[in-house]
Amino acid sequence: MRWSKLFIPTLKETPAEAEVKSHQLALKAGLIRPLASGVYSILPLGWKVLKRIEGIIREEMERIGAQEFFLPALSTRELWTETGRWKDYGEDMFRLKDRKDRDLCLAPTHEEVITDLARKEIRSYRNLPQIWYQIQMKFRDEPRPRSALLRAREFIMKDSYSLDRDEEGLDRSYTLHVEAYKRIFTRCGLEFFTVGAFSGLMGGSASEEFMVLSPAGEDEVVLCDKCSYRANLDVAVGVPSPIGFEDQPLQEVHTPEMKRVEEVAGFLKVEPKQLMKSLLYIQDKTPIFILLRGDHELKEAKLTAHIGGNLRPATPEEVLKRIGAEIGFIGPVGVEGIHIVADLALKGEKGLITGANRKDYHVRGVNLERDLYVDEFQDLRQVVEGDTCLECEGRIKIEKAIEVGHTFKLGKKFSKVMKATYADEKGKERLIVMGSYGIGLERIMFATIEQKADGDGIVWPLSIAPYDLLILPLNVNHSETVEIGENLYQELSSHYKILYDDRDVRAGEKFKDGDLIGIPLRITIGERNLKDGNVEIRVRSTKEVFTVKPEEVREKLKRIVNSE
RNA sequence: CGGGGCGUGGCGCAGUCCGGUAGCGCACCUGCUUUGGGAGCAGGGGGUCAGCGGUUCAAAUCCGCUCGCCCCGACCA
Repeated sequence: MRWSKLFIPTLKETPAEAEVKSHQLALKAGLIRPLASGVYSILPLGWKVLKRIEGIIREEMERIGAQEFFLPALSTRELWTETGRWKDYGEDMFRLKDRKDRDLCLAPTHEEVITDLARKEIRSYRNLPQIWYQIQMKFRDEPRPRSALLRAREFIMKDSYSLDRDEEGLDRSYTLHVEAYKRIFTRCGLEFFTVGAFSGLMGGSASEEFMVLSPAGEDEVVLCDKCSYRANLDVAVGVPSPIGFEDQPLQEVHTPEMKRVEEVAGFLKVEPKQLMKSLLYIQDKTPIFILLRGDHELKEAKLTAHIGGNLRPATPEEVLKRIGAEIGFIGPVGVEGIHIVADLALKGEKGLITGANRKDYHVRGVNLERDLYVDEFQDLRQVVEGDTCLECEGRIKIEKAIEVGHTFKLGKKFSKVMKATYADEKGKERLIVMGSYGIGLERIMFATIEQKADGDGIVWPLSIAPYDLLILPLNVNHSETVEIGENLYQELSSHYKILYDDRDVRAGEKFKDGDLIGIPLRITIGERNLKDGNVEIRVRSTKEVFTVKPEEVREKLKRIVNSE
């Protein structure tokens, strides 16, 4: 295509609204434009990239036998009420009414729709297994959209659903997906890894996230610097730095107005890790006492995983009412009738300091075994940088990452509540066992920008670039330049997607724009090289330059592409 | 939902504290010169200063309300 005929609105200056690199470059390179918070128009160049990503995903899905559907974006209240998610999804769901005042939503995901199809159409074990997928828009009224397409309110997702007879079948479908996903992200040119994850609202057993390291990411992942241990911070485990204080008798100490761990530690001239944090949580009106080391933080996702949902911190009033002391001075010693859950790091520890359940007093010398009864020890703490790896001797690091894909074993969660069954060989009715697998297309695009871009702009890998080759005649008023440019354009167009920059603008502008939009290969035709009968080939990613005769271009390009 | 920042030609910003009728750079249009990394000179067009209300002789500027956008947190298949 000729650049002069295309709509590629590049920007010279960075819009103030964009902070992260991918967001800035997507705007500057003319890939997207904002319409509202979390809502973007995708312009032709951006759409070409997404379609190429989509093509790779489609090929890999078809390869594992998946079948593509086109499913409704509008969904009825009844369907979502069946699984309880009409309520559970809360404000994240876009809701609307039709002219008959019937409640509808814009689907944020499609488990319900798929399960409904399955229960209506799947009768026998002979119909299984199935893998059904779609590549469509999803709608979520995110509380906080950010970084343009990294977290938008409408976005394109490839989601697939596996339907199997039993857990073994699910294992097979799940493995097929994990392998397909690895091929997809590899073909897209991303450096990625998988981590164990939290299943959240989806329920189910196994869950893995496909992550791309990036400071723009919203997820935090834990990595061991020696072995291959990797996990989402929500579920990560590590070995904390050891403590081991001397056993002492219990003793109250006056700590006027000292509430926070740092305040108490500073006042008593001890390290924060000698303190024991006492938190009161409420689960469905029942209080639960949580104990952690003073230098550790509670990971609520872990607490939820161990003792169930509907958790919240108690209000100051509730604390006073249940414990009889103010926040900051509460402790487990002498407390009765409340379930106490302590973090594993506290097991067997002694000589600790915690609240005395009396205003302005703490107790020191607390011995977990001697002075209180802990109902259960669980891993509740958030892993911190510097912990020792559980698998080896390595040190734990925490990095930001973009989640580009997620796989879940749903099991029978949806088939059970929606009664999606099949008849087995003996005619017995059984529940379909399901899995759910998502990929965010815009996130692949943005993660690629984050991971590959340099100071001059975007660097697309050949597999997803909007064009493979940029032909750049520097001076379109120079007849020999134009002649050679047009010839190359003709000659190479059967092998490459070509962007031909026929604009009558200055050379500098063409170079800057070309680098910005990140076309992998460039042929520059300028009078300087033409004097010796040469043109120039440049590789965007490495900035390597090759000076060749026009008739050698084809062969040289082939060699460059093959070596990539 | 809590905290912070911002809203002035298409883009980036100054002007706001201390009220006096809107300016700079880029982009755009015309002409001439220029042509290998976002050119030079000359001329020109374009702004209800987010919106509504108030104070004042006078409001981009002061006061009140509303809306929008971004960032941090909470939250999130």
